[in-house]
Amino acid sequence: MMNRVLDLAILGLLMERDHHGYEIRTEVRERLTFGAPLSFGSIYPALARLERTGLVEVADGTTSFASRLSTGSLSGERASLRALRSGTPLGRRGRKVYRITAQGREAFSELLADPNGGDDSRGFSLRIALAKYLTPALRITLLERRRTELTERLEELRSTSSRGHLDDYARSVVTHATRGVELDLEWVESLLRDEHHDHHFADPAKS
Amino acid sequence: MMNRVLDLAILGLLMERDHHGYEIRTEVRERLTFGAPLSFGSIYPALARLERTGLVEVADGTTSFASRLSTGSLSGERASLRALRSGTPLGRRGRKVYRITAQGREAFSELLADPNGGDDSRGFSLRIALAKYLTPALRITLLERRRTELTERLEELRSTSSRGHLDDYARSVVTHATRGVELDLEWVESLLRDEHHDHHFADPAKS
DNA sequence: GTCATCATGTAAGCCGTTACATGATTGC
DNA sequence: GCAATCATGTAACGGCTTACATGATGAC
Repeated sequence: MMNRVLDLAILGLLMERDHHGYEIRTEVRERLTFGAPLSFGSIYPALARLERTGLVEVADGTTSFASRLSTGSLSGERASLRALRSGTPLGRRGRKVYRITAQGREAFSELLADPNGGDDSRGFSLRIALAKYLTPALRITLLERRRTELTERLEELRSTSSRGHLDDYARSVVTHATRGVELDLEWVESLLRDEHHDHHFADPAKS
Repeated sequence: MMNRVLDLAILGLLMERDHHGYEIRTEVRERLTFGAPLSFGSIYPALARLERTGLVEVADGTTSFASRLSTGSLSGERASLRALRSGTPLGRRGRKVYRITAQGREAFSELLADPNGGDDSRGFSLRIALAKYLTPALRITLLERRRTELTERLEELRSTSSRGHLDDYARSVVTHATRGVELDLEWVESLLRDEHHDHHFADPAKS
């Protein structure tokens, strides 16, 4: 019920600082590297749901200086500055700035460490993007699970490829998919090396 | 309305030869290189829908589920089973083998060439896996559209990466995503080179 | 004063999943 | 005869998209 990728992404962003809904769309794509841009039709209902269940709350106007200043767009920043100078409590009327609650932090940790969550590419990427909130042990568990899955997929792709009943185009797709999985696997293994390295040596050397 | 990836995949498989539902699950994953294995809960309803709309039909030589239900006695069914097994090479009773219709072929061509279809990675891969059914001109259109999209995504990822407000893990995700898109782009460009090469120097008629 | 952008929300619906329910075939 | 696999289907629901509806603000 709570294994939604989107909830995890939103809570993850709110762990760092307060955000309003509109901003979350960009941030999820940029900072959390979601493949496709999220639509508002999924963000606002998600925020409403998270608020109903007490995982986030609407922040007071005064606390949102930082979030208003880092909107990202030049005009938006100027607007915030002007609003601040003129003494308006909320620069842009209508903005609803959300803040994560204590309950939300707890839910976030559970969601992030959820053993049924990092299976697919999207859930895994998201969890790595938020991996600074995981303990080293949980990071390693997550990485090893992903490694196993990728290894199996690679095996599957290779056996398909060697069966030879494919035309040139279909074969090209399989070959490319194989390279993609190999790349993913190398990434996971390099992350695992980093974890073990950090664990054993205080000062990680740069390669 | 008809931009379903699954319909395209099923029709694409049936273009080559008849299949039954259970078989399609494996084939879609293996030959068409779907990332995740399809569930039966999506295949059977899809086949039923395609049959209702006349794009596929149940091939001769197999007893349909409905007709089996209307048969009277159990022993009678067993008898007919034995007859089927001795008479036909594919004696497995209960299999429903589907065949694409003329209407289905037409719908397949439209779906495959649909200019709103090859945007995402999955739809694009699928279309390339089926690219032998496309004309060279449509192949090039598809490839160029995908190239444009990947180029834009790459630009986006690079600008995110250079903005520098990311921790090590989040940065690693962006870097890896960038490599992935670069790999995709190289693939698309190599496919485009092949198309142009075939066009200028080779016999375009292929199986 | 009007247009682009910022900002929030609702409604309908698509596409697919998981879980459930049933039965046939093959191999031991 | 029993288990594993092959094979087909339904029900309920999940998570997301598109399209719609509304309005503020800033730039020109």
